[in-house]
Amino acid sequence: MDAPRRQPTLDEVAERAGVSRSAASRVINNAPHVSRAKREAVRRAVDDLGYVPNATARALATQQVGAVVLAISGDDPAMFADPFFAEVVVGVNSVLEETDLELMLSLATSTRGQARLEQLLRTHQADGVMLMSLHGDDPLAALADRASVPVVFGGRPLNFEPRYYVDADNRGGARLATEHLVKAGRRKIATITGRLDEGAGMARLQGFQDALAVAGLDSSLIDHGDFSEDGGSLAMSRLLERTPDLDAVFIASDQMAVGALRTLAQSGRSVPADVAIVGFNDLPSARHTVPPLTTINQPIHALGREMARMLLSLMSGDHPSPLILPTRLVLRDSA
Amino acid sequence: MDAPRRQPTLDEVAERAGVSRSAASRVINNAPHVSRAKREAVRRAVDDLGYVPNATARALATQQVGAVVLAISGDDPAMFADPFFAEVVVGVNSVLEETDLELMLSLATSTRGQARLEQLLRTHQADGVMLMSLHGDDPLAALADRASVPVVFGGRPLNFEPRYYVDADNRGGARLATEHLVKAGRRKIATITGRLDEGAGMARLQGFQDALAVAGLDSSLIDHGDFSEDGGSLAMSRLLERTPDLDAVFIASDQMAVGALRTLAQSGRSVPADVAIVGFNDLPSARHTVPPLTTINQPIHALGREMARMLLSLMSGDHPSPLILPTRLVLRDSA
DNA sequence: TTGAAAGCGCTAACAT
DNA sequence: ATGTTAGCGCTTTCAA
Repeated sequence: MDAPRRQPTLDEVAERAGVSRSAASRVINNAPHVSRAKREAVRRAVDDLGYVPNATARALATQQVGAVVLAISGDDPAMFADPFFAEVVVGVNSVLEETDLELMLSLATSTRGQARLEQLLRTHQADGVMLMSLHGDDPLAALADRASVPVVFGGRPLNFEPRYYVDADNRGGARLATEHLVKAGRRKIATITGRLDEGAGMARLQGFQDALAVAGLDSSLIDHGDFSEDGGSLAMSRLLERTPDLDAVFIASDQMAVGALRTLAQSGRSVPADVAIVGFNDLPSARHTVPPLTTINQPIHALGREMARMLLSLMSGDHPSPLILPTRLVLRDSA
Repeated sequence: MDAPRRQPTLDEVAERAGVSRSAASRVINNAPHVSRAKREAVRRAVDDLGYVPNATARALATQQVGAVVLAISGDDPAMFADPFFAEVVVGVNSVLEETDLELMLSLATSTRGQARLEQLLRTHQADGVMLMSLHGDDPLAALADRASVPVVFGGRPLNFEPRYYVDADNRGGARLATEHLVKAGRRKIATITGRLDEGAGMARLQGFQDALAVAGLDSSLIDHGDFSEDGGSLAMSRLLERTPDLDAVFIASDQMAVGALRTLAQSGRSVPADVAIVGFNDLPSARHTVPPLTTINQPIHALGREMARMLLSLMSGDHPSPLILPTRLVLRDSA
């Protein structure tokens, strides 16, 4: 917007340095077969002219875009506000930072967004894709899995096992949480689930049922939230109405647990004396609820990091194995 | 990864349709000067072949990348975990979605990240940049403001007035908050500031001082947080130690307010009876603290949206005016 | 309305 | 070690 002066081109650098364009190109990509003298001449010319390679031209010539995309599928743009994603992004960024790849973000939450993502998948606008939080049995899953660019899934969609994915051990974590409740002597254990059209939501419900089946306890005390705070609060009310004497709840996300805690307090019940609570995610805020929340830690940052690593590996021609990241129980005061 | 079949090129489409490449190109960009017959022939060929234009080639020819970047500067990658940014992203996305522009995310939080952002600014790897949360007097500010691609600032950095920015009325909001405290009859009013090396942090402190100066009250009860929950908690402790009889605190972010509320409860003080609290940001969680937090609402989604709009306007050759978005007091129970 | 041809700026295979 | 040459796939004058 200031000086409308064009960026210098490689040819200009070559001319200035008194060498051929290919020599200049070699120097810039530090390829071999260039004499010391020319090498330095080119370097000087680059500095003098302030030359920077044109990324687009390079991309066209090499057939490599130099960018990967993190796509969040879903039906609600606001979903991205979940702190979960922010941490995934930070994890992804931490490994991309070591490379020359840029990160594109695709919030495929509207019809238009979905269409753009599909197109992106087909047009090689990026060298690789990380795809998260597919809902229902989104046709995108199959499409992505056989796209012409490498795709890594974050979490497993329902009814579909992608070739390359990294997921947290949601089922194991839920089981851990529920077992803890059982061991503590609780007998009327309920659960508030997340969205059951998501792999994670369903897996956590299954883990809950696994544990109760083993313990020989009733596992039909179920209500549904949507991972949000208000959803948790509402679900807790319904549960309390149906089963006033429940003595524990496994809640599939910390946000919902915060809501449930609120409802429990309003109903005059004390936690954990009357009702024990275990959440899921171990968000920073879980530390500061009243009482502090016992929850399942899920390595979110690592999830992002490993997705990016797996994508890199795929892009370099390897065939990495799917990864399931461990979850663990974090004991605080609510159970 | 499945069929290694190349995407069809424009030439192939043209051949199939029995027209020249330029005719095909015109059809695809729905340019005029193509007969109805040819137009349809090309359309058919496109469908048959599943042709999709190669974005990179187009970018090279048009000198337009088709992507803009949202850059978050700073010294800590984890900073992005602030829910604030997620909402900005959603706002930005909402307007980009209507265009054909992709969004790149640049977390310029390490030295390496900063360097990459600078490079990106110079190499025209994107058609425009939105730059947020510059700390201190980051040299990036001046650099960006005269970069060869359009740049919109989100918030104003310290000591530097960018040409194009959108900001929230932080100073006005802080003043509103403090005035509310004054009107409520409070007389020993303290503040917990955010980072003072950020424009927003400083502006909120000034607003606080503005209000107290007008009211003729002491405005030296100041302690510093870093916008984080723990920072708020610590600052509150120090404040209480120094001035046990303070009767109100304006706190420059809701996260810090949550921490302060905790400290206040531990010290046996009741809110708002003993100490009135006003926060800033109006995060969703402010609704659910105990007591619910009176705070300053800042239109974060709109901030993102307007940044994107301004950038678009700039990219189309206009010279939009800077924008300051209004903030407003949200009354709940803490003051 | 149509098509030929000249780029956009870079890389890479090939010949020297 | 070095330079020549032919692309990468699209847009866009320009002349017909």
